Amino acid sequence: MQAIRRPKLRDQAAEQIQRYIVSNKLVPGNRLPTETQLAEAFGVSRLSVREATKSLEFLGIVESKTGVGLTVGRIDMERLTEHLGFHTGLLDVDPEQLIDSRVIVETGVLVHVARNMAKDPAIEAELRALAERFRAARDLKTWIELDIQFHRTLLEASGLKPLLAFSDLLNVFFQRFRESVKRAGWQLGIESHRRLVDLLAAGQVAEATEELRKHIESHKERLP
Amino acid sequence: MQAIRRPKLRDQAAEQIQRYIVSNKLVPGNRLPTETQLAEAFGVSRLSVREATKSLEFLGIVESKTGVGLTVGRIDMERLTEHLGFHTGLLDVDPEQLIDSRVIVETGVLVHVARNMAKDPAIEAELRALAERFRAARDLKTWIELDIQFHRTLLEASGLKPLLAFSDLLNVFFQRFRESVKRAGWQLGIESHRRLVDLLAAGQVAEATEELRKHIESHKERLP
DNA sequence: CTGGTCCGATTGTCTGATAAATTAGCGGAA
DNA sequence: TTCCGCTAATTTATCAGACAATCGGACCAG
Repeated sequence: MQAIRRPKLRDQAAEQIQRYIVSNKLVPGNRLPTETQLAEAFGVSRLSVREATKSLEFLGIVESKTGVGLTVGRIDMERLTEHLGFHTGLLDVDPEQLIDSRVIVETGVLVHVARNMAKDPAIEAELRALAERFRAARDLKTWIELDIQFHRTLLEASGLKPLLAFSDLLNVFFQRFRESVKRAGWQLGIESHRRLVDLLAAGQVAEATEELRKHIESHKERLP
Repeated sequence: MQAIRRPKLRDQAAEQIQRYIVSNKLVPGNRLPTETQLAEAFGVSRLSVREATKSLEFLGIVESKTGVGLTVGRIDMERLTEHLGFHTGLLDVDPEQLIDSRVIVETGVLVHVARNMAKDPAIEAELRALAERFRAARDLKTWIELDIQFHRTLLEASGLKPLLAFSDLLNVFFQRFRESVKRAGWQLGIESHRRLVDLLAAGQVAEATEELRKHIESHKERLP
């Protein structure tokens, strides 16, 4: 058996546009015909073409600028994570799972960070500067901002963009944990960040991993 | 300097719809307001709402049926792969970063998998059954399907939903690597999967980690 | 209870028009 | 000449209104 269904015009249009890109071997940045031209070529109204291009644009396959026209776009993962992340079950997830996920991602990149650190002194300098700024933090808000920035820099230093994007996403949901950090927690955090940089600079990845794991898992203590 | 630009109505509409889904805790299958209602609520024309919903529909975030209405959708990876993988040049992810990211995520969950495995025998059984089915794989397509399923089951067994979602996303971009696996690679893969299950069942997480790392990193050999 | 028919709701598509943004070209001033 | 600002043309962005296609359920006849 085969389900019978009327193919929707905009889907056909979207398909044709993709085919057009492929068959003309277009690369990101190249121009596409105008909406009106596409509509005439496909034999549909401009509206249908428009819905097609808007869909493709949402994915990043094409880009459109007012007064310019359509161009072939470049797909990046951050965009996808942004739209898909909230949907795939991240929202109502167990806080403990969030913490465990963060541990895995952040400790996992440490070996990459240590390697890059050995090659580029600027990385150590940046992390160390951040760790120092924690001392000056007077209120929770500042402390949280620094904490986020520190961990983000860590991910960035690994050079693994996919994980950085994912980590950014995790942070959105992690926010509420950070806000419940008590003052006593700060002090520990300050020391912990500094020790982490020291260990990484010394190439002691295993010890650094353990340090970071404890640091992140400390959030579990505040779970109900 | 800050670039000023007028946010497009349809983008705002798309954002609002997503926010609506989240704040009302809607799950796949739930009804959304009609296009007209959304248009009135957002204070824009039905067309703008439409372009937003069509974009979201393209990603699978919502579904629309003629005569029925809008419902929250269920994202399937096939659809994404179909649209994203149609032209390699459009994907802007460094293959090596992709592989490294996968290594981190998959090896990271192993300790969780081993722990759950000790508590629930069904997990080992499922993984072992999958590993066995590899032997019967006669063509690349089947092999790839099994490989995806095996690794997904692994992630699932960890119980960490955020990482599972992220892994699904990684797989979209990973598709093209798998397709270039040579027959010789299969054989190694079959053995590797079986060994992995053995090691996990024995609680030898460190050894399992090493096994899995090699397995995934073997893809690097085929990079240009 | 069964089957068919009709009606209302909702999305799908079209037409035509106007607003907003960008680019290219022209003309004038230094 | 060179540079600046203005205008016009091009293209997307958004709107309004209309009609067709499709689906679900109510209703009715047997």
